[in-house]
Amino acid sequence: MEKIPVSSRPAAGRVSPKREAILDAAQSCFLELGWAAASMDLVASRAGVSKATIYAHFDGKDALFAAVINRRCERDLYTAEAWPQEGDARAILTTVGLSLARLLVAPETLAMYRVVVAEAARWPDLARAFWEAGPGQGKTRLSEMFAELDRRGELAVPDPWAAADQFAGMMRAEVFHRLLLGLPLPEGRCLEGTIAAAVETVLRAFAPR
Amino acid sequence: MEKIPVSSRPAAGRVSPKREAILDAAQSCFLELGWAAASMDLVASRAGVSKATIYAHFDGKDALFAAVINRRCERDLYTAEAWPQEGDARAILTTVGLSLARLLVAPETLAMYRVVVAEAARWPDLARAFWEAGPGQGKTRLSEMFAELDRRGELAVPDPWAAADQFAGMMRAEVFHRLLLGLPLPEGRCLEGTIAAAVETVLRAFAPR
DNA sequence: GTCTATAAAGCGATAGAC
DNA sequence: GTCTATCGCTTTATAGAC
Repeated sequence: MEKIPVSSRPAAGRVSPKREAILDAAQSCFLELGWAAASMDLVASRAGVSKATIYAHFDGKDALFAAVINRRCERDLYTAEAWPQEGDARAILTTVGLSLARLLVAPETLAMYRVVVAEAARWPDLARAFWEAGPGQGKTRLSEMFAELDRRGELAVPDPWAAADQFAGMMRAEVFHRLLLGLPLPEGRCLEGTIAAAVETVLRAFAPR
Repeated sequence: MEKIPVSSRPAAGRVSPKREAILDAAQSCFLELGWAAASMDLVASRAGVSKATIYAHFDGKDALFAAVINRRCERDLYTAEAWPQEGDARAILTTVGLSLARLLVAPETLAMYRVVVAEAARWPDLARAFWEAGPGQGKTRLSEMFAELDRRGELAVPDPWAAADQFAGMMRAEVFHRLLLGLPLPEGRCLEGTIAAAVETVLRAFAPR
């Protein structure tokens, strides 16, 4: 994964308490308000430092934002646990699906998705880093899972990559979509129901003959 | 559908050339740059009018943006043609899927999606209007299609709404996702292939026994 | 490195003439 | 309704003392 260019004004890889405080504050501001509405004054205020200190650590607002997203990508945001090796296909798919779906609809994940999507057009590097750290890794993992289920003979999956793509797509259907837009869920629809239905569809579509 | 509150400074429903020019310019600015980065000066410049004229027609930047989204929602953005009644399930699903998918990945659609998602958190009414004019209508139409295919005995779809959701989700998988983030498509993956694969999966999953 | 104080520029919105 | 000119505010970013 290619790194986003990130400021390195003081000691490049060094740990600095103020620097971390600035990054924490910036993250909360950016995720909550979006890039444009988050001002450096607010970041300074929340970090408990002066604005000049921020500029001593980062080249500017752009670099600060990139550093925030970069740090988040390097962390455990999308490093969900390995998928369980035990149980039949239905159990495995349900466990993995629920775990992934819950991550996707977590408020912080949704907020980050909104911000990255909003700035993606004029910030290709950022979008790519996000993809490779998040959705890309998730897709790879899902694809390995389908390949394994095929190997075991529990499913017949000629193209694990396509199956993973479809399963991921079904998980991110209306429930995720509505939550991303901040809309209430329609009566009787919930995350668990969506996942359960997606699992049954996959089991029928890829049932070995 | 509940309307977004929209400015009505001059004659409310009246047609005005300058007003239309302003809306066109505003749309290009907002979709291209996002809400925050699009300035009223730029809108005025692109519309060929003065800034004061904009404020004579709209209450402010918020109202102008709402009017843009509102107009777009009322138009033909998501009013895709009715799904074809002829042919077997595979043909119908392919036709509908391709037509819907092409609409989803159109640059203008992607740009609008980015902007609405970005502002959704602090603009619930806008997000709801967008949903009901776009994804909501599409989902309803897809669901009617699945119900009809079930009635004909071509598919066995106990829950047309869930099937529509899943089909829509599969269409909006990686290809849409990457284009939304402005990323290039991976080698060998294209819209047509994704739709074809989704159709086959649906046919297998909902095959009548 | 960190602060206070300030510069320089861009923004949304308005006044007033026509 | 439409224009020119401008107000008043917020913003990013920096100077200079410590």
